Amino acid sequence: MNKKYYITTAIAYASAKPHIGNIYEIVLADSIARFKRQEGYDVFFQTGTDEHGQKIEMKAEAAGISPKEYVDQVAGNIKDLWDLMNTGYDKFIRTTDTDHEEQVQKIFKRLYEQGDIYKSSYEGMYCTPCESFWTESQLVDGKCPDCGGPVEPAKEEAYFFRMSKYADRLIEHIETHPEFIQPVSRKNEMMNNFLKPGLQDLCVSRTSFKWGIPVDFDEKHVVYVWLDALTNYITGIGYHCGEDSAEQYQKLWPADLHLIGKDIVRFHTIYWPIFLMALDEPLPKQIFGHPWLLQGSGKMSKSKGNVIYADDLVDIFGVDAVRYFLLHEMPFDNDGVITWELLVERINTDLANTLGNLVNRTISMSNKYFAGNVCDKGIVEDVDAALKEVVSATKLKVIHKMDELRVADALTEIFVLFKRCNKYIDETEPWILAKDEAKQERLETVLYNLVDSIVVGASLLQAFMPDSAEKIAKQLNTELRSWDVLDQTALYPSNTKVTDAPEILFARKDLKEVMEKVEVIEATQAAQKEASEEAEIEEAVINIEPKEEITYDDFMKMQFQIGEVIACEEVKKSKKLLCSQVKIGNQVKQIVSGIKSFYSAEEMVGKKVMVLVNLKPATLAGVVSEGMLLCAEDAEGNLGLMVSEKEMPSGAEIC
RNA sequence: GGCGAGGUAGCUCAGUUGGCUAGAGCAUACGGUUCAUACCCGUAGUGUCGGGGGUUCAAAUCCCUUCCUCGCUACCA
Repeated sequence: MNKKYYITTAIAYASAKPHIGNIYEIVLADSIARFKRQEGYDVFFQTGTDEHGQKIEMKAEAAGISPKEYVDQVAGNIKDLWDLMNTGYDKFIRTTDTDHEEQVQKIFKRLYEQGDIYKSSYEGMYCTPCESFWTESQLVDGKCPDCGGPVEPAKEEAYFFRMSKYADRLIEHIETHPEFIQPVSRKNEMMNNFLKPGLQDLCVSRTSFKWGIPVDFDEKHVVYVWLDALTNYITGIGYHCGEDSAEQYQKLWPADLHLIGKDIVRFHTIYWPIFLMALDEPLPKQIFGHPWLLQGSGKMSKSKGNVIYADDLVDIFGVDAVRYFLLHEMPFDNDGVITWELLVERINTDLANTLGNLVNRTISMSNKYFAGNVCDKGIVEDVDAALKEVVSATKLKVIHKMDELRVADALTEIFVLFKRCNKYIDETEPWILAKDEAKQERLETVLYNLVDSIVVGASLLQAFMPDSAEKIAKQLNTELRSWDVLDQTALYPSNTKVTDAPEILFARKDLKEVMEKVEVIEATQAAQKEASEEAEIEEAVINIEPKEEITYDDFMKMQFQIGEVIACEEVKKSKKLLCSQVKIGNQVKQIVSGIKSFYSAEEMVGKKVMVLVNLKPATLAGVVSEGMLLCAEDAEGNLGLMVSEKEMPSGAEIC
C-alpha cells in the first residue's frame, strides 16, 4: 500500500471574498498535493471554511439575512474560487457541518471532564473581529494588537484551557523536532515570545454572541473560534471523540503538513498541539507558515482599495499563468510582491517565450518538414547527450526542492529543462538540416529528441500547471508520463503524428493593453467601494458593551478639566507615544498618550483638550504620565481628541 | 525596550565548513539566427558584497562596533 500524505490549508474565514494573497495558499497546497500524488503517495488534501464568530453574525445582520444564509453564500464563493484555480482538494470542510459541530461539542466536554478546561470569568478588553480578549497591557495604542481595531471593555463568564499544564511537553517537542515549525524564524518567535515567558491559559468559550457551536452542557456559551476551527483537521477525516475514530482517521492522522499563513502560526504551533496532547492524539508532523503576497508598496487591503482578485487575474491571464506566477514569485521566507508589470513580464518571458514558443516551434517544424510525423531514426550526435543529461536529471532536482517545500525553485528547475531545449534547437539548426537531402534522418531524430524532452518537462510541470501540461501532451498526441520514468528519455512512441494546428499555449501580453483592462477593474472596484462606504455611513454607529452602572459619587471621584497643551514631544523609545506638557489652571502636568499615529507633536501644541486629572501617575516607556488625554475612537481605531465645543479657559472643570 | 531575520549587480535573489578573476534569473547593450508567439541562442558588462575596525597568508563568509529595513513581542492611563 502506498504511503499516505495528509495535507491541509487553513480554513478560510467566511466573512468576505478572498483576495489573491489568500489564493496563494490553496494553490501552493494544491501543487504540493498533486506533486505528492504524482510521486505515488496516497494523498488526502483538505481545505474549507471557518464559519462561526461574532464578525459573521454582525455581517449577516447588516445584510439582513441569517448567519447560516450568509456563510452559505460566502462559502459558495470561496469554493468557486478554489475551483476556478483548479485546485483538486479531496474534502471541503465547513465548520457548520453537523458532524464537525457534534465532535467539537464532544471534545469540549471531554476536555472539561478531564479538567483541562475549567470555568472562570474573564475581564478585559475585547476585540470583536478577532474574538479575542486582551489585557490592558496587551493593547497596542489602545487597540487590538492583532488587527489594530477598536476594543471594548467586557467581562464574561468563560471557560479556560489550562495551557500551562502542557507547555513543557510542547517546548520539548519543538526542540526535539526542528522541522515542526517552518520556516525556523517562526519557531524562534514562538519560543521567545510565548513559551519561554510562560504560557497563559486560553479562554475557550464566549457568551457575548450566539453564532458558534454551543457548549452543550452550558448553553450560555459557544465554543471559542480556535477550538472550533483548529479541530477541523481531525473532524474532517473522521475523528470520533471518546470512541473509535473512523478508519480514515486512523490512516491519515497525524497530518503531514499544515499549510498556513504566517499570521496564524501561533495558533497552529502552540494551541493546536496542546489541544491534541490533551486529547492524547499525535501532533502534526510539520507546520509551514508561508509568507504573504504583497501588492506594490504594502499589504493588500480593501480599505486601501488595492486588492487584486483572482478572478480578474484569471480573466486576463488564464488559470495556469496565475498559478505559475503565484508559485514562482513567492519566496520561501520573505514576502513576495505582485504587480501588474511583474505579472506581465514573468508570463511573457517564461510562459510565452520559453515554454509556449518552444512547443510551438517544435510542432511547426515537425509539420513543415515531416507532415507532423515524429520518428526516432536513431541518428545520434554528441549534442544529444548534453540535452538528455539535463532532461533526465531534472526529476531528481525537482524532488530535492519539493522536499524542502521550495516550490518556486522546483519550477525554476523545470524551466531550465525547457531552456535547454531551446538551446538544442540552436545547436542542431534544423532549418539547415532541412535543406540537405542527406540529413533528413538526422533532422527527424532531432525533432524526436525535442518532442520527447518536452513531454518529460510537461509531465514534471503537471503538479503546478495541470491544464497546460495536459494541453502540451495533447498537442504532441501523447500521454503525460508516469512518475517513475521521468528520469528516462526516448520513451515517446516513434512515428506519432503531432497536431497540425498548434494552439498558442500562452499568448504574449502587452503591458499597455493589460493596464487598460486594469483601469476598468480598478474603476469598478472604486465604484463598489464608494457604494459600500455609503452604506457604511448609514450604519456607522458603534455599540460597545455596557459597563456596570455607577453612582453619582463614583462619577464625582473623577476630575475632568480643560488642559492646554503647551509643549509636546515624541517619546523616543516608543513608536506610539507623545509626551505633552499640559497646562491645567496654574499647574502643568506631563501626560503621555498613545496618539502619535494620529497627531504630530507640533500640531498638539495649543490644543485645549479634555484631561482626566486625578488619575494615579504611571510610568510609560520610562516617562512619567500624570493624567490622561481623553479621546473618542472610531470603528477603525482612529482617535480624536475631545475638545470643548466653546472656547474655554485652561483649568475649566468638565462636569 | 526584548527576541529574531536581513542589508550582495538597475530589479529579485544564490553564495556550503573563510580560498582561485563574487554568481543566477529578469531588465539593458551588442552580435548570431529565422523553425517559432518580433521568438530563440551567444557575448558583454557594471557591483565600495550597508559603514567602520579587527583576526588571518586569505573574509561577502569569523569577531567587535555602527547605521538602516523587516517580522514577532512589550509598554502606550
